[in-house]
Amino acid sequence: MTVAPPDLVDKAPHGNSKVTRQDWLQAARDTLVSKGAADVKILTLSRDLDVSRSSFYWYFRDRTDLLNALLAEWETRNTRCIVDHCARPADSVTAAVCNFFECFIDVRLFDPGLDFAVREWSRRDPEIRAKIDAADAQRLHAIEALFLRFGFNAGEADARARILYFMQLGYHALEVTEPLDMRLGRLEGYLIGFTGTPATPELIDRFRARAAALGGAT
Amino acid sequence: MTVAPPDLVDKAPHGNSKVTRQDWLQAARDTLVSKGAADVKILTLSRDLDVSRSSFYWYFRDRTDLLNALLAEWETRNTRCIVDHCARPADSVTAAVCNFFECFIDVRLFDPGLDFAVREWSRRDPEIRAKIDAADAQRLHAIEALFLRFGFNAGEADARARILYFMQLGYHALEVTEPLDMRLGRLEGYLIGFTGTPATPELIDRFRARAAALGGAT
DNA sequence: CGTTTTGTGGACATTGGTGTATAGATCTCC
DNA sequence: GGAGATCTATACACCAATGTCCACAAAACG
Repeated sequence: MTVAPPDLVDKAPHGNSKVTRQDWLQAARDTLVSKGAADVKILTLSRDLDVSRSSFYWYFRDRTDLLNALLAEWETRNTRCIVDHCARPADSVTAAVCNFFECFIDVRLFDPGLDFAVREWSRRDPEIRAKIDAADAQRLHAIEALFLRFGFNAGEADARARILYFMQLGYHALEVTEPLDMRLGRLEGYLIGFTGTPATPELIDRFRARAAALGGAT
Repeated sequence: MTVAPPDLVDKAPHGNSKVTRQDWLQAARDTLVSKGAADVKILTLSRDLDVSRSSFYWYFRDRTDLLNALLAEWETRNTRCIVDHCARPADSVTAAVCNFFECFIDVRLFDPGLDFAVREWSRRDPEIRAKIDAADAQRLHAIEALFLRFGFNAGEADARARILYFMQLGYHALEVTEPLDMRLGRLEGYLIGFTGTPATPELIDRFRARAAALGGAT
């Protein structure tokens, strides 16, 4: 999927325009993440954008149309990132798990806020629920394949995949706010816990360096 | 904390009463869990209870008063269960972790629906957020103590406590719907993953028996 | 039997949200 | 510089929800 499909890029603003379709989408996405789907309200967004409510109806058919657009963005983002990183070649299972972790230290890859916003939304909408279930199955399958590649038997690969994935989700469910250092400090312990084997100091250092390079982008 | 404090038990209905304070609370709790705090609406509840809206204002000062009552229920329930189960004596670390698991196979103990409903609520209310943070810290501390008791060093106990707790939360965040058999089938794999050591067959059997005795109460 | 206590019902004002219709502003292109 | 496409504002009808006021019902108690 293209990163920026041409028809979604803002056309040069025309006529009497103050805001673009992208502005509406961005504002909607922000409140979806911070306040939930139910709080994505045209009235509120129009106030945020300092524009009349009726402007909205130029760009979108109605509120549902907007929400569907947000959902499409989520669908073509978070899952792909996990699947890709799990499939990356690695020298050891600890290195492979580090690849998986990379999704979660770089917000440009996996967006936990968006993921949980959609997850919460799914609790009140069966259609969304079906999409979340499909995404979870796909992600778990990718992680399980990672463990299988490194010789774990089926039962253990299944259990470890679930521990790893559920633990990451649980971590974000709590919205823990700890500095990156502290989080990285637990890396060795986590790797032993997840894989059953200790990581080489080189691997640890390499991962920490990569994480640090991303700055506070956590 | 008493399970049913005397002053919260329904007094024999008096006067012109159709519903009790408990009826309002129960209905509110149900929608809190199924639809979130924002959807706990007096109008809707009154329709569910088939009673006039004004009845509500006899039992509660206003909507906030009702929500506070719900919060109090949560506060004196979920956390205590985890802390107690972690503190139980056990022969091995695997047995201790099984004790911890017991909270999560018996809905009468830990109520994940309520926990996540409050957690979601906390995303939009700083006061609630503070209470959730305190609860999480308390729970993590109890689990960490469990691992320390069985000789894990500080760093590993910390990491393993977090893996265990976050994983459980993640599991419930996904609202996985799998039959109890399947869930119990993963027990051995989970225990190896969480503790690094295999469990004895006796322990596994004992736990499965206890879980099965609870019927489908998952 | 009547009064008090304990609730319930209905009407009202207010707020915040949706969607529509209609008029007006501004850029582009001929 | 006018025509037409593109966008915005104002005004309207409608609905769901909150909270208040007041009248009224029914059991309990003297």
